[in-house]
This record gives sequence, C-alpha cells and structure tokens, in this order.
Amino acid sequence: MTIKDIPSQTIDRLFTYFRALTCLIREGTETVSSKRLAEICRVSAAVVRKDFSYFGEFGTRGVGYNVKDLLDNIRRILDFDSPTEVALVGVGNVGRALLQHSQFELEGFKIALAFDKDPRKVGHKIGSVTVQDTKGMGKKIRSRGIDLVILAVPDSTAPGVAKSLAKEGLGAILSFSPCDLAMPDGIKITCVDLSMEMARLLYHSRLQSRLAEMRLEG
Amino acid sequence: MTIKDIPSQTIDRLFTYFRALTCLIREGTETVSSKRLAEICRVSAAVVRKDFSYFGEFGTRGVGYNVKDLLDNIRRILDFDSPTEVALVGVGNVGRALLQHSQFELEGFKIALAFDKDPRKVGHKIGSVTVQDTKGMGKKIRSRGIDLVILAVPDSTAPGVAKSLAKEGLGAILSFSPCDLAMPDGIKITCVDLSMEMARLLYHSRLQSRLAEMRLEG
DNA sequence: AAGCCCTTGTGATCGTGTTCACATTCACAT
DNA sequence: ATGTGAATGTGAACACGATCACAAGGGCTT
Repeated sequence: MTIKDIPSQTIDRLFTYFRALTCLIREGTETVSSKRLAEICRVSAAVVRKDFSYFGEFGTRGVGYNVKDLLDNIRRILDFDSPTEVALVGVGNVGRALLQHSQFELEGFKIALAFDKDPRKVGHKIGSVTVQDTKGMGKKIRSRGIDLVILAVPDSTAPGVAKSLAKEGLGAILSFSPCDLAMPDGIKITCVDLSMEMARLLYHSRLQSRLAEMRLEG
Repeated sequence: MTIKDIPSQTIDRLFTYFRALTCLIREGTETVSSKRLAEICRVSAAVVRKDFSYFGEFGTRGVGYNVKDLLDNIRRILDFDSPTEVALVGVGNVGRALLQHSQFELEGFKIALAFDKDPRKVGHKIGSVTVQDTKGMGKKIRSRGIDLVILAVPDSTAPGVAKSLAKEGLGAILSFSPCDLAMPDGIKITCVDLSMEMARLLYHSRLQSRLAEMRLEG
C-alpha cells in the first residue's frame, strides 16, 4: 500500500474532514460517528469509513472516532505542520481584507509578506505586515522559505505575475483572478472564482427545485 | 438522453469552460481547439470533446470551436441568464471587499441587498448598496426574488443565520464560514474555505516536489 | 477538384472509486 | 460473565466516468 494506491479523492476529502473536526473540537465534541461526520461533510458514511481505512483503524466499534485523536492522525497523514507562512501579492480590496482577516492565524496560516506595485501603498502597515514593492519579490519570498503565494492583483496583470513567480521556482499559487489559464508544470495553481461558484450553486439549486416540482406533479 | 444521463462532473466542468471562454473572448480569441481549452481548464482534450458531445456538435472538424458560439451554447445549456441578483449578509472585512468588488457585475452578478446586525453599519452606503438591519431580511430577500445569499458573518453566528435562511425557503448559500455543517435538504450550500484550499495546494505541491526528487535520485 | 492536414465526435474499453452488506468488536448494563 | 446494541472495518460487486483510438468531415492549397 503506497501513496499511489490511495484514491486522490480520498486525500482531498481528508482536508474536509480536518476542517470539520476542528469545528467539532471548538464546540467541545469529543466523539463523532462516521454518520455524523458524513453529514457535516456532505458525503456518505461508507465513504468516511473507507477513507480512514486506507490509513489504519482510528475508530472504536460501537462508539465512533475520538475527535482529537482522529485530527492528530489526519494531521500526521497530511504532514500539516502549522503555522505556515505565505505571501500576498496585490493589496487591493481583496488583499486588504485578507490581511485584516485575523482568522488565518487560528487556522495555521500567516501572511508574512505583502507586495504591491502601487507606490502609494508601499510602506503602509496593514494588520501586522508592511507592504513592500513588487520589485525583487520572488527572491524575498523564496529566501524566507515560502512556498505559497496568494495572488490578488487585477485580472489583467495576473498571468504575468503568475508566470514570473513560476520561474522563481515557487510551489503553489492561490489566485483570485479567474483568467490565469495555463501554467508550466511544476507549479500548482488554484483559482478562487466566486462568480463561478455562485453560478454552480444556482444551477444545482434550481435543478433541485425543478425535480421536486416534478415529483409533486406526477 | 435526459439530464440524468449526463455525468454530474460534466455539468460542473461546463462552468469552468464557461469561465475560460469569457476570458478568451476578452482577449479577442475567436477560435479554440479542444486541446487548448483543455490546457486552460487543466483537463484532457478528450474530456473536453466528450463533455460537449453530450449536448450536440458545436465544433468544426479540422478547425475547433468558435468561442462565441460555444459560449452561447453553454449559456443556453446551463440556463444562465445574467444579470442575477444576490444578497449579502454580514458586512465585515470580507463583506465590504465583496461590495467594492465591482467585477461581479461584469460576471453577471449583482449584490442587490446587504444586511448587518451592527447598528453602526446599518444605513451606510457601500458601493451602490445601503446596508440594512438583519431584522426581517428573509422576507426582503424572498420578495425581491433572490435565491442566493452570500454569508460573510462571524463563524459563530453563521450556523444560526444559515438555518433561519433555510427556513425562509432560500435556495442556496455561499458561505465564508467553514464551520457551517449540516443543512436541511432543499438548500444548497458551498463553503469558500481559503485555509483549506491553501492546505490542499501545499500538500499537492510538496508531493509533486518529492516525486520529482525521487525520479532524479533513482 | 483532388488531396492533404487538422481536429472533431464517439463507440468500446479500461480503470478507479463508491456502494453494499455483514462480520467484527467494543462498551455497557444486568 | 454474558447478552445487547451500536458503529466500525472491509472484501466483493457495481457503477460511473475517463481514456483510447480511429473514422468522419471541414478547410486550404495547389
């Protein structure tokens, strides 16, 4: 059983479980069943159990899973050693909101560097971080050992910045510009695209209503 | 061939194609091949062609797809009639950034109503919207024909607000609170969880580096 | 108008992940 | 101790979606 034998979707779901378990801890829950965890994560209970079974036996039959232990196990599997430093490029509306969003730190991330090319923003301190000029940012990011950049620049400049970061050997980008398009191999990129998510949601919601109506009518 | 025979993942990808095509239009591209579109959306070319084949023949052999026509077809399939009005609940850092994020309108969405329970925020106009008190918001939202709410309240109050909105018969929620947990049937919910996305990205990025190293070593 | 090149569209095949169903095992009460 | 109820862990069966490979067909050049 190597890492390659484990469904990639199982790995992805581990992050969802991780998140759900932190919430359960916060509300003081000590034990959780696969059924309950499945509800929270919107998957089936069998999926939950099978996912964990790839890595060991974490539960107690007849009882469920100890929330804290399970969380520790997942943290170990994912090798998730918080706190992790990240950099922010682009201090517009979105970037500023992220800098002020103190909750990241609770969740194991810290924006350690912030960059903008607008001279009026450079030098300003937002939250606990001082905005720097984008010149030489690749080097600053790498020398601090940061692997991940949050990209919150205008859509038009995003592809250029992303490519230059890729050249510097950065590992991953979380972008708020939906139009980034193709990236070279070796760098992972995820786009947060709220409009697209809203469109998906609306589609599924309307489909569900329509199906419900049909069931009523005949 | 009914809607039920079409893979749900095909439907989800249509939104990704939609987004990519709008970008291509903006940069003036008139024709796109399945190969190029696949690159942009990070899927395989065969997947792209098969996805479209469920709905008709949209391309020209030897040439590719006309970007504008394809976009129109997808819009028709998804029944995506912009502009769509949505409501915002919670005008903190995130909510304010969203209100100022004028790009939504370009993308077919408009925040038509905004609510906060903090009396100091009520009455203020941000962007083109005046913040209202949360009292009676369910009714105001429904009477305007809005199906989707963006939930940007503190994590602790999110579950309560979500449940009360569900009771009002709302169709969908896009939440920024990761801890929402289970919802009754009949309402769709999606959580935007940046920390989780970052954790996923880092995992995959590091895995990729490790695999690359192994390949070099032996 | 004929031939070539290019890309689509698609049935057949393959692989992967999910579901099913139940044996297993634990906690607890009596 | 022993029985009961409850939830886990898991092999086998199943279903679904992705890939493959190629025939079909449009455009362009000569």
